[in-house]
Amino acid sequence: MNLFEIFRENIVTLVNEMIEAQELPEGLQLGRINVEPPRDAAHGDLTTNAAMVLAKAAGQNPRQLAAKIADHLALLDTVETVDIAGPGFINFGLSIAFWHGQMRDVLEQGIAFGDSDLGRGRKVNVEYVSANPTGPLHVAHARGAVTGDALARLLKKAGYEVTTEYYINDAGSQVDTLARSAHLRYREALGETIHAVPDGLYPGDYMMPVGKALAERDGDKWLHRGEADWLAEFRTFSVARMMDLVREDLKGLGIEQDVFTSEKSLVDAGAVDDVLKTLEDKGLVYVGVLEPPKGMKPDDWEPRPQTLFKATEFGDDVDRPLKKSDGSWTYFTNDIAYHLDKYRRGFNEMIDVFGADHGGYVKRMKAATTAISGGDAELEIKLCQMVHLMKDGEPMRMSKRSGNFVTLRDLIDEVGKDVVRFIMLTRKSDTQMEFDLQKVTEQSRDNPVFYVQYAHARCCSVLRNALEILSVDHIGDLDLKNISFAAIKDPAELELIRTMANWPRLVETAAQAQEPHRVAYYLNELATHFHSLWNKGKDDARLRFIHEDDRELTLARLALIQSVALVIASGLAVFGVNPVEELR
RNA sequence: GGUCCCGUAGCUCAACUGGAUAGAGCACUCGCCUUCUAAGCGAGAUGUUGCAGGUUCAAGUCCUGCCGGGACCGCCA
Repeated sequence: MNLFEIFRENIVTLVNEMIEAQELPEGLQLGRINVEPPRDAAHGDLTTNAAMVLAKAAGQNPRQLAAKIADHLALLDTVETVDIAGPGFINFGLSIAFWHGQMRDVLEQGIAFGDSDLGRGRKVNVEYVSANPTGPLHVAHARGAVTGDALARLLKKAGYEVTTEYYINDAGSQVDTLARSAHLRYREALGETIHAVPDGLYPGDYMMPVGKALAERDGDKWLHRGEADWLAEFRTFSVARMMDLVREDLKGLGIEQDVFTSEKSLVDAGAVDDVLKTLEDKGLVYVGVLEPPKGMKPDDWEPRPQTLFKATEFGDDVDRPLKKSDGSWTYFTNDIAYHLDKYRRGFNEMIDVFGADHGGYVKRMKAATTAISGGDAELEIKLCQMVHLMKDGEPMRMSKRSGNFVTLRDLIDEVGKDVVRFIMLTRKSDTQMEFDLQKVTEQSRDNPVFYVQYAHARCCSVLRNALEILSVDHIGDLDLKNISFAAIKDPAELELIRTMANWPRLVETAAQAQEPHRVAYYLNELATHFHSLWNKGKDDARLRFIHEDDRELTLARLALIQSVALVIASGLAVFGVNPVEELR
């Protein structure tokens, strides 16, 4: 439980006591009471809206009620100051001893500081990337990959039992195209000259090793046979190779998902028949004719009876087709089967991370999930907007035609994994963002990755110097968590501790909102407070961390530094970014 | 035409799910290096939160309608 929750409970308790003492009427809605950090630090350490949300039902003026609550609040040991402000905010300040206790918590818990039981171990499935297995990952996949992965880590930290998952779309027509592309390269490997890759096949060089491997394994066995003979074999082989590429690319980003589910395996196992029966039993499948989309006139539109899912019963705008005109199932149908599979594996909460181009798919998928689970499962879909790659302020074209920077691997090679991860998480995922390749590798205030990493490196630098001066080999030997922190009392130091103490709450609010980008802003703020304190040591030598003539002060300061480094590392861990100990 | 996302300082973006005087960074001006990493710090200016209504003690946040940008719109995935 974070410290704001603790004080919220304290206030609820004392309001209940006031009700018992008949200072307040019964039947008040105490759930609306909250305790937050005030927007302006000058307002104190904590603030509560209790008086304002209770005033109306209590039949009292908010400020007068605030004064009464404040009187009770002031009796708590940890509360030093209480003020009433504005329309009835109760602002209060906590004792230095309390903040020292927070710092001790950081040192005791280490990277685990901020772990929460908010999720109470509930199972959540986070599915992300799920790119077609037809080639290496493209830069366009980066944001979804990083967002999904950070979201999963964030939810884990917040106490959910998270499974990360990749859905392999290996049952559609595009994997047949992949197989044909492989066959072309297979012929090439056997000596045939390929002048140009025909339209409709995948032209990338990455298909050449696939063809070569098939030639080496099977010789000319498939060379003069019809497509029907080799298609399935080539498809299976190529998909496996492509997934190897994908996994390698993901690993380059520090991502290793727990489960890879094959669409084809699901289909082969009868999952689609199964889901169709489930929907039919609920009376949600019928054959009907859809209206053409309004305002648009598709050239080849003709009214046609289709097998439809009653998506409109669950909030979608139109009913959605389950069967193609050739009798095979649509992607949507298979995807419903997949979500039913996830549900049956025990996931009542699922999160899908999609690209913005799948926005039109959200309603139907949520509708379907509600339908198959009888409302028991909840699906959240996070849409990731486009990232505009820039260089020197100029937009970069990412199309395959222009030939530059198409793969995720290229991007990682250019700026590094940690930079890609951090920068992708500095913006809310459903807003478009710019990614300037120049800026993100600069070592300046303008580059948040550097700025945060530098704060951590500075902490490590101080600790290294201190160990030398104190003639100690290992930081653990100093037993920092059991020393006195009495020397930590400068306002800038306490501000730093307050910021650290806010981390557990931030984890919870970010997890609830499913918005990992908030961690980036938090880390930036923490780094700012640290850099600021560092520089105060220039104006005021007493604020420097190491004092050779004062061991007790030095140790207390080292404890502060160490806890800052730990909280930064704890935050970076949510992003899957390694904290660096040195910048060179 | 419909659905979804977005619209906040000159620029890039926050705003803890309805709270106080809407905040950071960049850019601009001015200070700070015999110092634990100046790769940094401090000070200063900037707003009709796209527009118009509504809901209430309180709206950037919720509701309605417009305006502007983006994504998508039966048998691709």
